[in-house]
Formats: sequence, C-alpha cells, structure tokens
Amino acid sequence: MKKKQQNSITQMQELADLAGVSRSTVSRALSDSPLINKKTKEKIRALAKKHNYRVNEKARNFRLQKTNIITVVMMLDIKSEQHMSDPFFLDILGGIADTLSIHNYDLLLAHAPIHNILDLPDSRTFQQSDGVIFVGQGKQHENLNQIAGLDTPIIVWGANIPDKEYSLVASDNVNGGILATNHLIQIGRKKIAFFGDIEQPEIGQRYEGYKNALDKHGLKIDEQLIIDVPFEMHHARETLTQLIESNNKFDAVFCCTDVIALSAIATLNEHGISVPKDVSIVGYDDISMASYSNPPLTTVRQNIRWAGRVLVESILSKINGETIADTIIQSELIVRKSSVYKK
Amino acid sequence: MKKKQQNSITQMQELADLAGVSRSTVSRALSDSPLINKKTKEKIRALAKKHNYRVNEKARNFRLQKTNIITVVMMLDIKSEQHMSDPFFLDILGGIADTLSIHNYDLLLAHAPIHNILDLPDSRTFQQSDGVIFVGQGKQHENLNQIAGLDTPIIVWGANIPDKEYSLVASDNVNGGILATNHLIQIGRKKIAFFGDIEQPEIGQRYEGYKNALDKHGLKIDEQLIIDVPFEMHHARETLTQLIESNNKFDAVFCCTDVIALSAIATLNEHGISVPKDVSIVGYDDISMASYSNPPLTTVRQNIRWAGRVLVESILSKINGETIADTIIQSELIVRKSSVYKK
DNA sequence: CTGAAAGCGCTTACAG
DNA sequence: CTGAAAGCGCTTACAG
Repeated sequence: MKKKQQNSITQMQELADLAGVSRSTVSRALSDSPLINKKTKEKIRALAKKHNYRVNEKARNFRLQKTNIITVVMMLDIKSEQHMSDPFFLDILGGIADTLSIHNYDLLLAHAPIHNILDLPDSRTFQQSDGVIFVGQGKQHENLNQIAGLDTPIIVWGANIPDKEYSLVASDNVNGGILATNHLIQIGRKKIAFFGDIEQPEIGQRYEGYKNALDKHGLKIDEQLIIDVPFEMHHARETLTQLIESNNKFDAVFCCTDVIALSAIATLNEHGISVPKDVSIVGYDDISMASYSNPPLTTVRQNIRWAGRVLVESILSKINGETIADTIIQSELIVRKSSVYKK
Repeated sequence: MKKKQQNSITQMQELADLAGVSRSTVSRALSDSPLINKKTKEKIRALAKKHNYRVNEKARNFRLQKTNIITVVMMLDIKSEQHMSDPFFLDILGGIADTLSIHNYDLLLAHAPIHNILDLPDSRTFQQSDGVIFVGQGKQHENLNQIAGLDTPIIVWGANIPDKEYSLVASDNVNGGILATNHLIQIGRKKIAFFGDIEQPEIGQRYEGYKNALDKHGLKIDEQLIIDVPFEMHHARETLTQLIESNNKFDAVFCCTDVIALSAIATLNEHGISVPKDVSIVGYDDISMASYSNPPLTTVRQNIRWAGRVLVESILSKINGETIADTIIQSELIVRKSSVYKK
C-alpha cells in the first residue's frame, strides 16, 4: 500500500514550466543567486514550497563534484581486538556528529578494522566523501603520511609523532601520563604498574609521561610492571590475574583507558585485593561510567566533545582550501576514590 | 606539497582510448557483462589495473539512481536526554556496520535528536541513502507509520506496537521483563521497584512483563516504586536518592537499562545500602561493562550483534523489492551477583 | 559482440 | 536580469 506524496514535483523543469521561466532561473532562484530579480525569485520560491519541491541533492552534489559527507574512520587495532564498544568512541563520535550536523554535513562511518589504509583512497567509502577524519593512528603513521598528500583532505585524532605530514588534533598524552603518575607518587605509591599497549602512539606517550614522572621522583622502572594490555576488558582481567599470581609486588596501576581500569578494579576485588587500600587505580578518558564504578575512578579527562568540534572545523577549513594548524587539547586529572585511601 | 597519484587515469574515456574501444565496452567489461568477449574483457581489465583506474562511484551511483548507503537514525529522546554514550548504541551500531560492509554498503549516521521525523523524507540525509534503519521508536510511532509508505524503505528496531505499518526487528521485551521480575521474586524479593520511562515503547513493554510477573505471583504493584528515570546516569542517581530518602521500602530494583543499573548500584553503595544483601539489582542489555561492575550485574541479554545483522539484511531485501517479515529476537536472563545474596 | 547516442538532474560560463 | 547549451562521469536500450 504505497502512499504517494501529494502535490510533489520532482524535477526542476516542472517547476520552471509552472513559473514560466527556464531551469537556469529556477536553479539560481533556489540557490539565492543575486542575479535573479527579487520578484521572480519570490514567485519561484513560493511555487517550490507550494508544490513541495526540493532540489535533488544527489544530482546537485554530482554536478558540484562534492558530497557534503565526511567519513569517520575508527582506527581499531586488530591485534588489540579493540571493539567499538569502548564508550570513548561513542563520545568522540557524538562530538563529531553534532558539529557536522551544524555545518550541514553528513557522517559516513567506516568502522571495519582497517588493515591497510593505503587501500582507502581507492575505496568507495573514500570517494563518497569530501574529507576523512581518522580517530586514532593505530600503527599506520607512515601510511597516514602517504595519504595526506592525496586529493581528499584528511585530519587525524591521535598522538603528535615527529615527521608527520598530516594535520592533527591531539590531547597532551605525555602530560596526561605525568599527571596520573605524579598523583600516585604523591599519595605514597612506590610500585606503580602500567597497563597498555605502548606501541599505540597515544598509549606510548602516556607511558612516556609515566616514565618521566617516575624518573623525576627517583623511582626505578620495573619492567615486570609494564604490561601490554589490549583494549578488550577480558584481556585486562587475564593479564592482571597473571600479575597477581606472579607475586610481583605492586601498589598502584596506571591504566591507559577507563575501560581497562574498570576491569582491573573488578578483577582485584575478585582476588580479595582492596581498591584503593591495597592498590590505587587511575584510568584515562573519564567516560561517564567512571564516576559510577565502585569505587569511583580517578582518571585523566580529555575534553572529547571539544576535540570532536575541532576535528570537524579543521577538516571543513581544509576542504575550503585554508591552511590549518594542529590543535593540542589539554587534559586534567580527576581525583576520585579509586586512588586515595582514607580510613 | 601535493603528491599526485602516478599512472592514474580518472576518466573511462581515457581507458577506452588506450584499449581502442568505446566507453560502452569499457563500462561493460568492468561490470563483468556477459556481452563482452572474454579477450576484450581481460585486456581492458588489465589496462585498468595497470593505470590504476576505478569507476567513479559518484557518477555510477548517480546514473543508477542509488547510493549504496544506508542511513541509521538513532532515535534519542529529547525529554530523556539520552546520550549516544550508552554503550548499547555502540553495540547495535557495530553490528549494523559490520553487516553493511559485508554487503558493500556504507553507513550514514544521523544521530542528532530528531524532533519530528516527518521532516526526514525532505532532508538531504534521507535522500542520500537507499534505505533507513531507525534504532528505537522514541515516541514517534505514528510518524513512522507515515514514513513507511514513502519511496525510501525503512526498518525499525523497537517494540512491537499494534497497528504498525513499518517493518520491525524487535526483542521480546515483555518476556524480558518477566524473566527479570520472576528471578527477583524467586530469590525472595517482595518490594520490587521499576526504573524507566515507560512511555518509551520498549521500556513500556518491559514494564508490562514486570506487572505480569508480579500479578502471577500475587504481588501488588506499588505505584511509589514505579519511577520514571531518564536514560542519563546522573538522573538515575538523583531519582534513587529521592526514593531512599522517601522511606518507601524496597528490596529490589529492575532497571530498564544496564547504564541505569550501574548508576543505581553506585548510588546505593554511597548510601551504605548493600547490593545484593539489602537490595537486589537487575539491569537490561548486558553491555560489556555489566560483568565488570561491583558486584557484577544480573541482566537481561539481547543478542544485539544478531539484531544488527537482521536489520541490515531485512532492509537490503526490501530495497530489492522483496517482502520481509518482522523478526523477534529472544532474550535471556544472565544471573550474576548483583541480585543473589550468598553469605 | 561492439558502438553511438541519450540521459540521470542539476549548475554555470557564455551570450544576449 | 534571463535563457540555451554544455557538461559532471557514468550506464544501457537500441541499432548494427
């Protein structure tokens, strides 16, 4: 049972006929060209409204050689089996989506694991958009450099790596790592573990911060406490269980994401280890769940909504041919109960 | 500093010239038309590969009057201020995205709060896609009925509402509500609260299940314990605090989402109320975080990955002109420690 | 099996 | 200020 939209006109020519003008004039009138006489313009617009006519965007975009679509590529790493289900991705995606819709752009989501982004420029996904936002670099810094010179503008959320040739929006991960580690040192922790895959550029920089802070306070780095944890929660559980059973002593863990931190708290609890009494935990991201864990999670907050906005505004500027600068977003430490023990 | 792709040909005509044939023949060869002589076909394909030529998808789609894009509309409700950041959305989005990419479709994300979906058919977003998946109905059941008859096929994830005219993939929310409530009754709970906005169709059906289960066991429904909680975590906290301070007695809460349940556990803990000793908690969704809360969350699991797959396959069938049936997805109760107290 | 021609629905440089 | 014409890059019915 098909209902047809009533009074609808689908072709610009029909509207031109009704108005007694040419297609050219209709086109100009609807795009508010200053060339067209005001009265003509109003007449055409009224007619368009009356007959429920809207310009066919597909044809328009095709003619104009643009799409008004931005592709967002989530750089999920295969090895780490990181799922989209980390709320961090939703938060940044939300920020991007909101800003795009303000600017009248649509968001094309490419989330499938990208084995080799060099394939992207040839892909339908890439062709269908005016620009691409990469969320994370994965381990494809070099490939991003390659792609940066092509016709489709790109921008990357990630870590500031030397010799990069692409535009970047980054949070200050090194400083974030310092904030977290300094906090743990200041509350008296000595044997601070680090959980995360340091080959991921952003995680690697948080690790740098961690090392810097330990160094500055004269604490030695214990290789046994630097643990490569993939993003998935159940891996964190397994890894931590091994650490506990290994009898390597530790009194704090700096986790490279909140998701890992929440998993760590749960696992420690299962083993009868109290957080924060026995072990202090600090996470990273400040996802909304962080303040609702038990105990609530101390973490490093990145201003993700703002990051999304900057990513969008930067890529749009680039599409308009403007030169854009990199943006560094500050992080801040949010202290909750998972780190500080009070009797 | 622009790098140009080398050896690249961008126009089909160029390739035709190189091969000494017409554009028609090239087009047919590349789309593997049986009309074309095998040798000609191979020659053209080899040439295409050598010169790194790919058909311009925008032009192709425009000519073919399709986009190979499916729009996903997240029906976030304004009143409830539900954010995308509920991991449930990421999970279902992931399932949809994976299946779409298998079928060579792209995913356009329309997540901005949709005040009135009747505007959608006129929107660029709608025009740019071959079909639309709505995640949730919000309170726009009637409007969905309107849209269902238009040219662009739609499918809806949501609750099975009488008189609907659109295709549906639903989980059995009534049964889910029964499972959760029966469990609470069986472990001896008598004063079971319900948290959720029952005007949302899916939540309303979980509430139906809740009432059915109470009825069947001869328990009375206490209006004081039916509480309209919006999706956002901090609202759950406020609402629950009010309930605690109101001195209405309750020994269990059936929360309509895991996010609300996690927030409820945290809030009860803050008030020195023990979960599950004093109050049993059951959630809904089984987000990955659910097994990592403290205590781990008893919840009703919906098979979301599968739901995503069915949604995609249904809409694609519909685009191909096939008639499709509604799909109901079973739910199951996952018992963890937030409900059952063992000394 | 292959090609010339029409056309998808617009926009805009050019001419008036 | 307005219109006729070309063209965005393809695909396919028609003719051969």
